[in-house]
Amino acid sequence: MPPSAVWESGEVPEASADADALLAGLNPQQHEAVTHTGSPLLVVAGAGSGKTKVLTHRIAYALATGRARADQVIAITFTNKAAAEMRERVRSLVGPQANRMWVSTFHSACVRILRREYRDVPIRSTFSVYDMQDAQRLMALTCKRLNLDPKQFNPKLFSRRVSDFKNELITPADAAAQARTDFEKKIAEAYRLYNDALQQAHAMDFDDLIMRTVQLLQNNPQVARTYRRRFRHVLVDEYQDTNHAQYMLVRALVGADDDDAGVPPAELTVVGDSDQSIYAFRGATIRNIEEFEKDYPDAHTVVLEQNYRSTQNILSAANAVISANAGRRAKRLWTDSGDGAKVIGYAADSEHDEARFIASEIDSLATENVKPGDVAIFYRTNAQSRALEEIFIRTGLPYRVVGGTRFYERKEIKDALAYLRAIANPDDSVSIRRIFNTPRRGLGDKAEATVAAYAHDHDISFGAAIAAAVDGDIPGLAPRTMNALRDFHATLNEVREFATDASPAEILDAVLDRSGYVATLRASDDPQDESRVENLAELHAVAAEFRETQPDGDLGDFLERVALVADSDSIPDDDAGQITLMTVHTAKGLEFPVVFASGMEDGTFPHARSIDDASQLAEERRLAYVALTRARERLYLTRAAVRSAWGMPQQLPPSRFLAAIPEEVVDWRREVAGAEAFRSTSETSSRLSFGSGYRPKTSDTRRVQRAGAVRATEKDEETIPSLEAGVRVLHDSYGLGTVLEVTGQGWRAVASVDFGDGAVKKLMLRYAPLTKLDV
DNA sequence: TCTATGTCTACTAAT
DNA sequence: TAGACATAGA
Repeated sequence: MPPSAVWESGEVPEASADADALLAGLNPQQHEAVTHTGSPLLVVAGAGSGKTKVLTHRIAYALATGRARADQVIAITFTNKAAAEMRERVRSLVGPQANRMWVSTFHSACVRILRREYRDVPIRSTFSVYDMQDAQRLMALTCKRLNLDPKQFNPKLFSRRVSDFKNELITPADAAAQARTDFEKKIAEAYRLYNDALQQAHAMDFDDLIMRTVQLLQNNPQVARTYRRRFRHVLVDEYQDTNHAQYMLVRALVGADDDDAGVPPAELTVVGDSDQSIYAFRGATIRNIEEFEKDYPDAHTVVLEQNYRSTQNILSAANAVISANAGRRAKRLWTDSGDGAKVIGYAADSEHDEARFIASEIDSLATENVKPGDVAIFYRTNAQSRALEEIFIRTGLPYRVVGGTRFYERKEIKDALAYLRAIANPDDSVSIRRIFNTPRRGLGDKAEATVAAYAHDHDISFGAAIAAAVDGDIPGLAPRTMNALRDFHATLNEVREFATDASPAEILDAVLDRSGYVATLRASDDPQDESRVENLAELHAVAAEFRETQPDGDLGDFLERVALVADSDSIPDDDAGQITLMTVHTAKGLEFPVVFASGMEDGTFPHARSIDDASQLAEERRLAYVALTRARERLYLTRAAVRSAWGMPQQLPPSRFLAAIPEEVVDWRREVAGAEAFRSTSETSSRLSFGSGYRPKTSDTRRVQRAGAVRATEKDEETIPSLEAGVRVLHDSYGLGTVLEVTGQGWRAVASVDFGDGAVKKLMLRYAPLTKLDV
């Protein structure tokens, strides 16, 4: 807030008084970034260098100096959380006028534009947004229609390839034209049909949101001009994570490729750090930030290297890890806040041992006034959270997992949202087919296939085909099926009518009630269904809260909101008092006083699937860099010598990233795991310590993994009864029987047993409640 | 058509 | 290990 003194002069225009205050406390580079005007600006912002401060102050400064009006500003981020934080911080600088800016994610900005310009897209304004699961479901249906063998042509792979196409702005026609192999041709064909199906359902997948906005702006000059006139200041956060489609979207918004003299290019600011680019797998390309000066020839670049977050020891470790990446723009973080504590290392025997160490360490940190809310634990893959959760439950430490099985991916939530989408968009085939027989209403595979075939033959949506069926236009449906269809159809229509003047929460109640969804769950004796009801109550709370924050928000707005929420959006604010567990990807952009980077093994981090490829390995290294630079005061690096995946224990060598860190910044509590020390008496002992030049090679990793793969369930074998043909047995529910045949041995043994009345059962002896009768 | 049971396969990362 | 899918029997 500006000091009150500046108001007293009376002479000074209000704006410039504010402006000066905004520059106070900035370092020279930050000052330069905030005050630069005219040409496109690239801010290369190292981790913790005050990036958000620069962005928010730059916006506020432009407003304060009268160079911009709030409604001329669009600031784009990748997560809603980042957007919310930015809006909040700008608001604290400039007051309520901040509400007139667009501060949002790429995806929600696009939805907003598409819903507004739906006539030119063209699409229904209440179009549905499909998440990855929905998209894969639709692709699976498409592949089925093409009669593709799912083993040879994997729908998931197809879905991924289509996503890649869209991120590159490649249309189905382009894809068909450039297809060489049969496989590529099949993909191109599936892509075309998949897109047709989306269009018919009035739906878009995540990638469409960007691609179709770009197409909208490119193909409709008058629409493009509207937005260019409006957005005179375009700011993009995390620019290193943009893919080609997003890059083109920014260009289109700025007007960089437009000769239209009526609207000069907008003022563009991008902020990013190529060392933190970790989304190549979804099409992001570092090229965009590295070539910014070529893309925008008169661009100005500012580099922020002073770090205000971490201690020097932490930065030294992070710098050492990232410096192994070839061809990066030289950049070295530094701080003037002192060395701080050393990085602490620990080599555990297993993932359970690792979890134990982490828990006990957090426990003892409490004596130094470190609270659980100050601590975060990172891992490479979601599955790693389990061992940690187990120990926290056992020790009673409060924790919270961010991501993983996400709220909006739960079955019951997806079902409920499918109902809502079916209400809002009667042509949404994926959603309607999802709930067609949920809860069970006697509409099985056959009914679905008949309706779907009719829809296909008449080129109408699945929803329209249901209406046709109810009108008696589809022959060959049993009376019982017709009744079920009529009821289903009536349910949707009734709720649709109700929905015209009801809030999202009320509509949700109505549809869950009228469809019998909640009643079915309540009647179930599956204990899981109890928590499902609770989750639906939670969804209701979300809908009710939505109405509070957005009194005019209709069902479409609500669906838009929930379609685009991200994992990171649910991160608790500051001191929720819980330990935070999440993947490194989710951790980007956050910071914590104490950080545990766990699973530092070759094969886990870097991930086994990235180890053989130089560019993927480089991305893993950037990911490690992100992990390390989240820590403010204390950083722990832990690894497990043995880790189980799919119930199979594997031995894993230390991560190569550990070897890169200078010895003098690490304090090893335990450098060699117990099992390794034992092993090293019979093998070369120096191999397992790092700092001694050991770098695990891929072939080593593989061999060790194979050797460590041992089945873990053999103790059951002794309790399996030994049977042979002719033996009499007693089964808990089938009663008395005679063994006809036994196949397989021990653990895999299966017996065919005749229980009389011609009832021959095949029973897994491992599980069957079977007693051998003597005599 | 539904349900239970057994079998198969998958764990990168996520807007 | 677990969830997704196939199959058989009711």
